[in-house]
Amino acid sequence: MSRAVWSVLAEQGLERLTVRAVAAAAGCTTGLVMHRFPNRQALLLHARRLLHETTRARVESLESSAADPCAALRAILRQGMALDEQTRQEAIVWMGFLAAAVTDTELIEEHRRNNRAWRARVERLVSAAAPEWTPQRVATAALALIAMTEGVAAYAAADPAAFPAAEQEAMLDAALAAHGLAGRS
Amino acid sequence: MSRAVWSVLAEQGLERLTVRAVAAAAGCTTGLVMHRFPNRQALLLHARRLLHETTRARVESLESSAADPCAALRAILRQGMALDEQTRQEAIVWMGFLAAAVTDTELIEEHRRNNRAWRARVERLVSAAAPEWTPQRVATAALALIAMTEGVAAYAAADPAAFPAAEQEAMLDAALAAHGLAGRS
DNA sequence: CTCCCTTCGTAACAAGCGTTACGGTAACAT
DNA sequence: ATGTTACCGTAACGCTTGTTACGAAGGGAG
Repeated sequence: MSRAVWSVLAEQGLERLTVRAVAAAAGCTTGLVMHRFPNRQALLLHARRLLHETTRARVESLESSAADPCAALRAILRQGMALDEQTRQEAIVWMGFLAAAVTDTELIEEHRRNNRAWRARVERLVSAAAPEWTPQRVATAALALIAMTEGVAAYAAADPAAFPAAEQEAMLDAALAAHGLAGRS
Repeated sequence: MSRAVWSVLAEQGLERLTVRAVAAAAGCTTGLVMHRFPNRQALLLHARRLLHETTRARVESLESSAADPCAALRAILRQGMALDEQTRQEAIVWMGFLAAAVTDTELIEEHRRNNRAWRARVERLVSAAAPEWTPQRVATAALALIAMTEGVAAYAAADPAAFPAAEQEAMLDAALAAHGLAGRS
C-alpha cells in the first residue's frame, strides 16, 4: 500500500499523485485507501516516513559494516547519490516530497527533522574520521558533503545520461580527498 | 504577467499554480491568460525560460565584473545558493519546476539544456582559474561545486533557520580552498 | 460612419479531484 | 443461529481544474 504511493510518485510525478492513482497502483479502490488513512495528507505523511525509514535502515547497515569512519562516511554518502535506477527513483520521490512540502506544514516539519538527523549523522562520522578538527570545521565539511551528494542526486535524477554513476563517484572521491577525509585510518 | 506566474509558484507552490491563481495574481481574468498562452504547458514553459533568463543575466553580470577567474567562479557559485529571501524563493521555484518536469517532456528538455549550459560555464571558469589541470580534473571539480551549491540551495530553501547564509558562504569558501580554487591569481 | 480586427472579460462545459455515506460480506463471539 | 464488528467496494456529492465559446470594448482604415 505504501509502496503504491512510492511507485506512483516515482513514475507519474507529483501532480498525478491522487487517491485514485494510489488505489489503482495498489490494486484496490479508493474505499480501502480512505479507510486506512483519514485523508490525503496522512497518506502522504505516511509515505514520507516510509521513505525515510527505508533509507535510514540502509544507512545504518552500511555504517555498521564499514571498516573505519572514513569508509563509513564514503559509503553513506554514496548511497545518497543517484547511481542506479533505484536510487534515481528515490531521488525523484525525494524531490517530489520536497516540492510538496512547500505548502504542507506537516511534511516540511518531517523534512526538517529528517534532514537535521542526517546532517548530525554525517557530522558525527566526520568528527570520528578527523578527531582533531574543531566543531566548526567538522560542520562546514559535513555540510559541503551532504549538499554535494544531495545536489548531484538532483542533477542525475533529471539527466542520467549527463551524470553517469562513474562521474558521481569520482566527484565524491575527489571531494573527500580535497577535504582531507579519504583514507585516514 | 510572467512575474505573476513566478510569485504564485514561489508563494503557493506548484500544486496551487493554476490558471485562475495566475490570473488573480496578475489582476486579470482567465481569459487574458488563455489568450496569451495556448495552454497551461506553454505557460509553465514560458515561466521556466523566464527564470533561466533572469539567473543567466545575473550570472553574466557577475562574471564580467569580476577581477579574475577565481573571483568570478566564487561569485557565480554564490548566487546559486539560497542566501536571502529572493534567492531562496528562486530555489523553491527551481525545485518546483524540477518536480514538475518528471512528467513533462518539454520541461525536462529545457531543464537539461539549461543545466548543461550551467555546467559548461562553471567548467570554463574552473579551467581558466587552473589552466594546468587536465579536463577530467576540471570536470570533476566543477561537478562537485555545482552539485554542492545546488544541494545547499535545496536544504536552505526548505529550512532557512538551520542553514543560514553565513554557513553557506563558509561552506563555499572551504570547498573552493579544499579544491585549490581560492585566491590563485 | 462603418467595418474589421485585436483584446479581454464572462460564462459555461466536461473532467477529475478529495471526501463521505451507505451497503454488503466475512469473521468472530456468544 | 444470531448479533456485532471490522473491512472494503460502490456510488455519489461538492468543488476545482483546464479549456472553450461567445460577446463587448476600442481603435485604426476606408
